[in-house]
Amino acid sequence: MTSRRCAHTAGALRERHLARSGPPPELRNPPYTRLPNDSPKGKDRMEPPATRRRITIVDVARHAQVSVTSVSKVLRNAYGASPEMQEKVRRAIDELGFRPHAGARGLRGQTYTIGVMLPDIRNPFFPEILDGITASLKDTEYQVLLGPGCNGEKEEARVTEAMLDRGMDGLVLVAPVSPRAHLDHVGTAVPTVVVGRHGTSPAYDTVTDDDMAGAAQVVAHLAGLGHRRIAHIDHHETDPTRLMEMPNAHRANGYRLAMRAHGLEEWINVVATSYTQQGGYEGTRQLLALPAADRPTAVFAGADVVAMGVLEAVAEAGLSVPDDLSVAGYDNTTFAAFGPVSLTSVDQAGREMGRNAVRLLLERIADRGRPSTKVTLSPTLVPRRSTTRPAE
Amino acid sequence: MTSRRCAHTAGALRERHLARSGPPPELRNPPYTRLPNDSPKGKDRMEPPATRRRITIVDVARHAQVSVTSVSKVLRNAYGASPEMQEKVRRAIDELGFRPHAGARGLRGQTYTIGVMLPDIRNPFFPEILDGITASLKDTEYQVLLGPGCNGEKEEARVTEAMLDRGMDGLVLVAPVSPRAHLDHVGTAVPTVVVGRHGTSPAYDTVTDDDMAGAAQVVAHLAGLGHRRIAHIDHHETDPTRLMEMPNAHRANGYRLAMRAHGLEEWINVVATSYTQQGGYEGTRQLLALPAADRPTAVFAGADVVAMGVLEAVAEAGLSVPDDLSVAGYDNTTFAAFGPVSLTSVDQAGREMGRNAVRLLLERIADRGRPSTKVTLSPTLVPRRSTTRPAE
DNA sequence: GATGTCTTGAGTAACGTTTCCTAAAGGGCG
DNA sequence: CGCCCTTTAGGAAACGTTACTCAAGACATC
Repeated sequence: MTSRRCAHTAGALRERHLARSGPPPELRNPPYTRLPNDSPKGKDRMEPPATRRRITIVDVARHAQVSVTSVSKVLRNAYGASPEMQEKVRRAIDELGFRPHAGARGLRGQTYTIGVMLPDIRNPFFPEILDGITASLKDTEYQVLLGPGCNGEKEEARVTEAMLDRGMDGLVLVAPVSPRAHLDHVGTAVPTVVVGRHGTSPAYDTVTDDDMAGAAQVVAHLAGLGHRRIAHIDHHETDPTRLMEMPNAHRANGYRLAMRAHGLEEWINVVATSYTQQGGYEGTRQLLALPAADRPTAVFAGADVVAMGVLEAVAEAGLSVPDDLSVAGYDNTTFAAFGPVSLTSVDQAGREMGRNAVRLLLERIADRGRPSTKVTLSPTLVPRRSTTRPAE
Repeated sequence: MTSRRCAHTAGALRERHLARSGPPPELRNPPYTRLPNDSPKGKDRMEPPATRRRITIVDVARHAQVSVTSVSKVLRNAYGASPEMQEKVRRAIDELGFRPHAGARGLRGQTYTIGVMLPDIRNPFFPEILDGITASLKDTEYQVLLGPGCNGEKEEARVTEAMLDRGMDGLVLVAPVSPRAHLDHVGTAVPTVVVGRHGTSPAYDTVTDDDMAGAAQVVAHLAGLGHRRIAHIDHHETDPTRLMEMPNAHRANGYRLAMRAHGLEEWINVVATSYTQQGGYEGTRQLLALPAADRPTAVFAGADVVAMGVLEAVAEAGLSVPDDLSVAGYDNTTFAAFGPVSLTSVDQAGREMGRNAVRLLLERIADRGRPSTKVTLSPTLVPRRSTTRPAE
């Protein structure tokens, strides 16, 4: 809110500078001057370059001897340009090296920009989704731009607002934590697809994984191996909306339902920490501190990053995986596939999610009035060496 | 090149549609209609929302009963607005929920957008740099937007050009592989900082790590432990410019020099594969295939991702780290810090690199004429359990 | 042969903001 | 008290592109 006001001071300084007619800029920083060494290691300085004016659509029109309108039509592949016209204009574009200015285009039409918000770049699952998105957009005029990692509501709001301000044509929000009202606000302002969050809205389209089914597969796998005391590490959540919509809640529910379905309700044990390595570590410490009769023989971590923490805690306790404890994760990240780790996990088909998100987004950009849609994908269990029969 | 021409067809369709006056859009997709189920799992549809006009600076001016110019001045903290004026305008901005349109601003002044290009989102080192960048920009009006992962020259060119087209105020390019000419082109068009690539240019500023020093620290560490047969896994490179400028080349050189300095030149052994997990895996297979007398007792992988491949190959060969082979990486990623892995690595202080990049960028945005600068940071060795004395 | 319709091209007014310029107040100084 | 300078406010012209509107010619229809 307040940051909106405090514009960068460069502009103010320049204007004041002109008004007071102080020393011209070129005298303040003479070229080839070496400044005192204020960097940790060292500095080298070189002469500055010169910049030149950008080619515009007017230049192209003049060079091709046609009207500006015609150039614009060719640029947009719009109706009403004869083949000869197209040829002439394209030659002029190539000869001048013209590239349309996205900001100016956005003022009237589209910016040909798709904004993607990822909650955490460090989680190796999200690049999969991103790959699906970029691959689907590769042959279009659209360009993908990412928001920087956002951990909280405030950061998310800043990033989404910034994308709206920049006139993006469509947004893909991956696992957003913002309240529904904010998502609706965004979806109303611009075509939006929310990925990895359950719950639907008329304002945006949704792509999710069937998290309940994924959790059920993990429990079935572990129960099939003979485990009974199967614990689950969940992300702690109190907000009622997020409790309904966030994937972790669905995984925990799927775990509970599947445990009952396998007649293991008495062994249901959910530790709520957080979907981080630290959360997995702490959750496991709690589980290992239980009396032997209650201690789980298998842990289903809600995410692979959580499983990393589990493995760390297990190693620290002098135990080994899977002999002393079977461990399963969720997301099938490269970490899970890493040989020495070999973590049983659930593959969410991130690429497929990204592809679907783009498809829905382009559909909605083409027809903003169409009813909103939810696509649900099925996950697949990937068994690896971190799960085996229980010791007893 | 050709993709520049083939605009998305939506505009063309709409224009043709109007010209031919076919059925209006609302009849093509009647609301509440359920389409056939063509998604992998299932679909739900809901009614669409309505969108409303964006608040503009004109609305603010009218509401505050002042001129548009005055509002603009307040927005930019520019000279010539009295305190009362500022107060009036800010109240109007808050009451209306006005946010300036970045694209329109970019047409005359700045877009308040900084573009960051990361070569590979999956490499856990780059988020560190990004954190440094975003942290430094948190209290400014600037917003960071990332290009999606680019693996090659072509992708890089597409992303950088897209950022130029969008009128970004500054660019941070992390470890770009583009030829120098392209970097100069970009740097001439917009303030630019290149991170993690040696070699300087008058057109842009540079922030690098002292890779030679980092490699020397690794060799010194291993030699100090008693190792003599220390091998290095490098990224294969033939392009002469990149051979001079890319960090991997500097690390390899640092390795060679340090080996000589420790009187170990006869054991210099550089395997050139690639800076990927696969590259580390293949390189290690080659090294392990050597006759016992030549086989290294320690491997210095040029990056932590490479070390991941090394560990995988070692485990697959039935050997163990560090008893049979000491392994060191580079970048000090979270993977290296992960307890069960505990990889000796070199910390590049990514946050510090990001911070310096932003500082240089803002300096240059404020004064485009200032001479270009290079900042070099010193890396730190982080010894962990993956390196120990050699067996013999 | 007159009247539409379709096609192609061009002129012009937006879009939302900043920058340049000018005008009107205030205030110190001779 | 008149003059100049400083401060404050506003009008108008950019910025680069697209959407709307219109005109002229080709061609088919009655």
